[in-house]
Amino acid sequence: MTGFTAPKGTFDTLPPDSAAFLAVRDALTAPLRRAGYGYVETPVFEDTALFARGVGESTDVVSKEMYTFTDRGGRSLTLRPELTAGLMRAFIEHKLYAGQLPVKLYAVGSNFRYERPQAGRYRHFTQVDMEALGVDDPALDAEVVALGVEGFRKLGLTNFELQLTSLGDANCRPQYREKLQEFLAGLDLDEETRRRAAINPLRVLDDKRPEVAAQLTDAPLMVDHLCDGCQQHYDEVREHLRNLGVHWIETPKLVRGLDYYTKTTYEFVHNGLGAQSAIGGGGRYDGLSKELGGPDVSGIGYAVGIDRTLLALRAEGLIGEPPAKVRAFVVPLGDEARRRGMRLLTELRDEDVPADFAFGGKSLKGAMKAADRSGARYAIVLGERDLAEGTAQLKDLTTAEQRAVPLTDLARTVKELLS
RNA sequence: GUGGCUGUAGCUCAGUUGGCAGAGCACCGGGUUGUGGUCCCGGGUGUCGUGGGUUCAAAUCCCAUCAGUCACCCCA
Repeated sequence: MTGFTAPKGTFDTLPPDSAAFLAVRDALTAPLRRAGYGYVETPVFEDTALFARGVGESTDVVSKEMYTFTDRGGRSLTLRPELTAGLMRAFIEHKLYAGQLPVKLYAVGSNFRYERPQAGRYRHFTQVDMEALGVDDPALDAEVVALGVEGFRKLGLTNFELQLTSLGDANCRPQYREKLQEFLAGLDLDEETRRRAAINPLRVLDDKRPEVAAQLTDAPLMVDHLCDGCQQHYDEVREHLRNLGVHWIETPKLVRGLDYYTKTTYEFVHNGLGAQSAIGGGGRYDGLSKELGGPDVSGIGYAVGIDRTLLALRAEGLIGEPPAKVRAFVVPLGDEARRRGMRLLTELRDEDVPADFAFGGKSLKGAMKAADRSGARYAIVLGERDLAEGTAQLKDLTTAEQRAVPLTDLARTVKELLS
């Protein structure tokens, strides 16, 4: 077998299922457009160092999951493992911070991580990413979180929850981190976990293995060690969320795998997906802009997985039949009719009537079958007899009623019938 | 990266103690040359994931490998 297949951990999205993909993408971005977020397109690859510094050297994403390569000019480039770093790079490079703040941006696109594939986890996946940059205002945190919830709600999802916590900032996290490390040092952990505790102790809190989780019940929590500023910020965020009617679950052990998060941190978790249950997640990041050579401004945003959201919709039985591709279908009989029929096809499309044609020299029976399967409401049968009279047979495929219509009026007639 | 399970037609799957590759659905053609959905007739569309091994004989047993899947890890 020498045939090609999609690379490991990747998949194709084909019609008719791809219609649901587009619908999800549009539903998740519509709330952003209504809230004044502007679309950004950035390269699929960036300087490797951008991710190393932006996402964090200690993260799994950077240390073992990146698709990195050297181009012919000797540059080290990496296929983006997430969208935030590229968005921040563009924000800084084009000095968007010099204008009115916050700068509200969103992006949609492919991401790549070299991971072991699993349900809901792929090496190529698509995210919607949004960022509100340059302002540190709890009300903005609330807007961002609420927009994420709205996207899922508009799709009809109900079996998901918003998990929320605060990760503190440069004032309080270092002390807490030390306290946590002391606590972890007293536990019975395997070597791999010990190493994780040394590099990023917060990550250990998230461990799902029962023998580890059991030891963590009395672990010190970041939310109990917030400095006054972070505490006030978190209180205000929650007050705004209550005001907006957004429900959340306090999740003090929630940790994000990317290093840049501070203060408000959250995840959208769906309950019908198995292990890969996060359909979206994000938070505030105080130091990212500065870390990447920009001004010392804060930002907040989230990323939502389109593929996982699609799985969530499927889990809730919310994916219906895709709409018909065309509304009219032209069936020609004979060579002269084929030529006139092709022009008719163009006339229909010029009237904004999605239309298709019986290609492939099908028999009348086969052509009618094709018309039926296309989902079209109307079939237009065009034979020599009709042609001689300057008409075509317009057949309503739902009622089987058929009548002759002058060819010159046909496209307009179909358009009117459909409107 | 670690561990478990699974790979047979486009899809869902059956295939007995090793003995000529099957079903349903889908698809294609036809039912006297101008009408679809229902019905009838016909058609298998396949490197049994791949490569080795055992055997007179392998979809079936063994090894390797690739892929999928589930959990860990990680995360969207």
